[in-house]
Amino acid sequence: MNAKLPQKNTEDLTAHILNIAAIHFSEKGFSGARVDEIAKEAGVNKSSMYYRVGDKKALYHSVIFNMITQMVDTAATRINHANSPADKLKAYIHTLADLILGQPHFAPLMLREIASGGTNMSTDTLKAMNQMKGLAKTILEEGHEAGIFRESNYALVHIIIVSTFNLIAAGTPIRERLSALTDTETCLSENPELPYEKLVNDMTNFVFCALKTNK
Amino acid sequence: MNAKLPQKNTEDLTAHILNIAAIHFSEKGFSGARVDEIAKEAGVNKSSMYYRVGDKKALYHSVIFNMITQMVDTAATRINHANSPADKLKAYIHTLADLILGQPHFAPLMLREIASGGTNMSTDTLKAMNQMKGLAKTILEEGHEAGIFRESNYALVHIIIVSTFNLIAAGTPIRERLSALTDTETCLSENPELPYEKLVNDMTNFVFCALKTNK
Amino acid sequence: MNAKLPQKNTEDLTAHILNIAAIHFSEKGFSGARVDEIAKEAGVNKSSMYYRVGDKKALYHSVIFNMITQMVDTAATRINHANSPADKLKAYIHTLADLILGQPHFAPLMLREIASGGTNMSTDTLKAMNQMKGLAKTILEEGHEAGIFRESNYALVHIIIVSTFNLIAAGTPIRERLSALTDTETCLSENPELPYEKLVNDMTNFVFCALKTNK
Amino acid sequence: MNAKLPQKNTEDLTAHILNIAAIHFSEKGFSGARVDEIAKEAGVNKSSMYYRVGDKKALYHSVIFNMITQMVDTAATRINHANSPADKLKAYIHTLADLILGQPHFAPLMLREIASGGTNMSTDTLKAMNQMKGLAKTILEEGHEAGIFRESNYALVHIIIVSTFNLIAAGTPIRERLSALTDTETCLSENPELPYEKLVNDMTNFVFCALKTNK
DNA sequence: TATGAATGAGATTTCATTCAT
DNA sequence: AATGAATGAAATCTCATTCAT
Repeated sequence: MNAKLPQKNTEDLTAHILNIAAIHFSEKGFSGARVDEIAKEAGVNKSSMYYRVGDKKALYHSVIFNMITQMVDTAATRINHANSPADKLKAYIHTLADLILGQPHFAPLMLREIASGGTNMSTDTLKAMNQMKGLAKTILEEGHEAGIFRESNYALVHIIIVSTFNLIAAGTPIRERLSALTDTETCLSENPELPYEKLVNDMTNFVFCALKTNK
Repeated sequence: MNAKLPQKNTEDLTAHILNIAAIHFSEKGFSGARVDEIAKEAGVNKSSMYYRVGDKKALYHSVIFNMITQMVDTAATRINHANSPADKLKAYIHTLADLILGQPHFAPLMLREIASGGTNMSTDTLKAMNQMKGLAKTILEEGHEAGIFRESNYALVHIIIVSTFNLIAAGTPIRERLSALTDTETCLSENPELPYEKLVNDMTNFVFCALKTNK
Repeated sequence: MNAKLPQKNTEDLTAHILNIAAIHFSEKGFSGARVDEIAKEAGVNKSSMYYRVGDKKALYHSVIFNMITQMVDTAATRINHANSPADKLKAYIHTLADLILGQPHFAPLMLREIASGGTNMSTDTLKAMNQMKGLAKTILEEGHEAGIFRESNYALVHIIIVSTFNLIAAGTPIRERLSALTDTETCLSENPELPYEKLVNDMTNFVFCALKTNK
Repeated sequence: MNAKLPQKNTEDLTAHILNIAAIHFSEKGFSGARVDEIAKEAGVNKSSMYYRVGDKKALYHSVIFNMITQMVDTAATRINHANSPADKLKAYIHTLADLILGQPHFAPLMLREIASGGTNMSTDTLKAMNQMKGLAKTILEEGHEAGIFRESNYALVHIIIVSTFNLIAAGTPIRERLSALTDTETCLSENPELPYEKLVNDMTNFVFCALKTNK
């Protein structure tokens, strides 16, 4: 029943542990997660886990740090491949959608961490998070200078995008419970076959409509 | 040193306990909150608390239920006082802003609850939550029929508004840490004197721009 | 097998726990003692022990504090009942002998605590300890003024008496092992029937000889 | 950052480890000391330490044994260089003072070991310890026969000297804390410049006064 | 010999809940 | 209704020792 554990080299095993830990912290929060269970499911002796990653707090820190830095790195890379401000904004939205909606335990982890005031984020992690906002600022300012976007509160736009994807991602189980309760569709896209693409398109469309200049 | 506790009637004391509990659950989550601490800070004997509100889960349920139903009730009332779809949408946005940004522990509680998949929400609570989305649907559909709003994914618009205000509200401590770290302003509004009004205006503006018809 | 535990009132039970704890700390030191074992032998649930006295450190602090203050109180009372400096010095020596030799776990506790630099002594405890030295000072100075004792380093005299009784008391098991090994007597008194009285007499005699004026 | 470790030959490295271990056992006792820390501070791999000196108990045994035998050897040698019983007693006292007061971790180790009933002393170590008492016996008996010393309980005299120096040595941190608390001098010698010499002189004087014959 | 990694057994502490009055 | 005391079950963490190379 244990997830297959790679024993080849040290880094792989540690990464494996962190992945399992991410799932547990995501599902139950820091206090709700159990060190015992994480170790068991990772197929690792509990003491070995302490040997490798330290105590519960250290485990959590590592999970959060990895998550944020991976996200920022991926986003920056993908945005840099786009040329026009419009394409960059699209890349920005699509990348966030991919990362947040594509990794099921990302959003809960993030929401919980924000809910506790970032208590467990190191300064480094915080700065990395802030780089995402920096990316949004650059894109919107360039677009404004090019006459494509109207002037806007870039921080607000950033939060709108990030928060929406996070709540959609984390909200899946709640929506499922709701749709089981009611006759009317409660889903975000009317076509259950293509929820993801339609959703991202709707979101992109919404943002572009809001930002386009009045000509 | 305890918050003054009203002992006159039973309801007041129970409400007092629930308020204290809300703060603790908001700050530390369900597993992180401590029954001992809640009782102590509420100035109530722990056993008495069990006698009144039941165990930890019951306490949490009550907190969540009260919060959601209060929100829905307030929102419905205020929206019904508006006449045109545009005014109703404004009322919708402003009410959510008031409720979410005005009650400091609302947003963390909500985010945590969503993060854990609504595990602790009763069906009643869920249905109440869903009524908020129903309000949005009605407003947007009426506006569309009246030719004021373009056709839109109402569930998405609802989530955009709710999630944004929640993340802004819960994100305050993180933004404060960030602004202590960096020179450049990281706040959502550039004028620190009027953060709230400007923010809600920007948000309202953003949504209306996104929804207005192309004429 | 458990020591009879008085359940009458709260203070008695706490005192009972502290007595058992004193034995364990005395025999095995702070790190060597086991909270489990103390609770078990005291016939008390481990959690109850935490409820009453706090964690291991708090337990230890209480033990040490009680021990020292009891000793100082008893000694002061008994010395005050004597009149002449000579009688007071005798009372001083006999009281210390009674307390240190009469309570088997006193000396090991004291020696370990001194060995670790008084790390676990509160300022109050330290001051209480110092009062014992103050008693010695007063006695020797009065005796010197009365022409009975020669001038002396009172702090040294104090340490000589205290340390000797402590090492004798704590050294019992070692002497027993030695006497089992060798033919020659290794005991402190040659008459095994009266070890205690002879010992205290010898000690008193030794000190008085050392202090008497050269006439 | 580690203490320089001599890797030239095996004996040096083992001695180095034992020195570090002595400090740790002295400061924290057997149970309080940590094998990990000893190895780390000695700059030696933990497994290597096991290979060289065995487990924690073996480590401790070696430390204690070395310490006792060194003390006895040194004392015996120095006493044998003196001629008259008076000089021998002086040599006895001065040697013990040198050894006990001169090696900061000697006294705590010894006190702890006595406190735990010599549990960790091998028979060899015990016998070595006992030789010290034998030296005292010889000196005092010779002096008595020569009419210089009055008849005395030699074992008591031995313990007085040994215990006093040990408590003075181990008590330094406590006296420092006390002197920081009080205005009045709490030191053993009134002149802080010469604490050691005055102390040993006072002690020697005290013992000689106590032992001298009444003529 | 030397070493990084691993681990079992056990230690301390926590905490929601219940008991007895 | 109210409360101080009690507690079982479990959670986190530690540490001497050994394994594998």
